Amino acid sequence: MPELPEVETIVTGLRELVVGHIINKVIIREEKIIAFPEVKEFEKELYEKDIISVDRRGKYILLRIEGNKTLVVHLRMTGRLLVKPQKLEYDKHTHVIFKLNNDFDLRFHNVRKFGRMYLVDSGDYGPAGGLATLGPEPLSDAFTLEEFKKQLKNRRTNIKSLLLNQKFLAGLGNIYTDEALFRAKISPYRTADTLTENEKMDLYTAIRSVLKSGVDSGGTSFSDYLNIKGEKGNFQNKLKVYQREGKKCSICGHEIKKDKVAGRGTHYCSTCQK
DNA sequence: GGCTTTGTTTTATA
DNA sequence: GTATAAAACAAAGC
Repeated sequence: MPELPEVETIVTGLRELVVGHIINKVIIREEKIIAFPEVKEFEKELYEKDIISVDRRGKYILLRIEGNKTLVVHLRMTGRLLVKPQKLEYDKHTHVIFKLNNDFDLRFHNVRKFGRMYLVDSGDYGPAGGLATLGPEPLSDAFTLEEFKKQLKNRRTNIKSLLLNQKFLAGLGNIYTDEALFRAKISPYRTADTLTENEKMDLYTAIRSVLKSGVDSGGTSFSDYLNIKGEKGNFQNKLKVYQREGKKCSICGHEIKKDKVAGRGTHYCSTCQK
């Protein structure tokens, strides 16, 4: 699933391939993808506009468009952004096409149609889903161990659901949450208030390092994820617990378990993670 | 055709 | 208002 490292990889690709180009035309084949504003206005506002730069916030992609607009894209589970030659025909899961002034398209491909796009005034993120209420960026300088500890104060919910909560911390999804907890040797069943000082530090370090490794590997291509050029990432080969149910733990050799925690498939080693 | 998948929102409750 | 947990929702693949 596109989580922070996958989205970061896509943003890097967008900077290389679409920044500096003009959107000649927008083709919308599935209107429900456009969440804001109305489809007609969305098309009109983007017509013949320059793509100035691209940023990431959590799992949101922010394309800065000429005229102080930001095109916000959220891929949810199976969304892809792909750059394809205009002459290549659309497949049935290509729902939105931005025709650029260089014989290429930026195409939004989404098997399950859960992804959404929003075109807002830059800085006015209220209409763009949860973008306005995201927690800290885990890889930013502002996100320090002290800050993380402060956030954990007075939280009593289980650590798995807290890490998945985008208002608590932006960018972790099911894959990197399970991987971070494994690296920190913390059980997903633990509640936030039971973590020791050392465990908080280990978790902080694990979150940052697993996300950095994910970015360095170009993301995890377990099922649908591809980068903007249609290539797979490599982090699926480095996973320690996610989708490794029944396989041996790389540290202790015991079987990796899978339970439902916080309503999500949760992979862990019950020997290593306490 | 029911089950599974996950990211996010909604709802209910304390 | 806030924290939490559970349920709902999106839709397609198998």
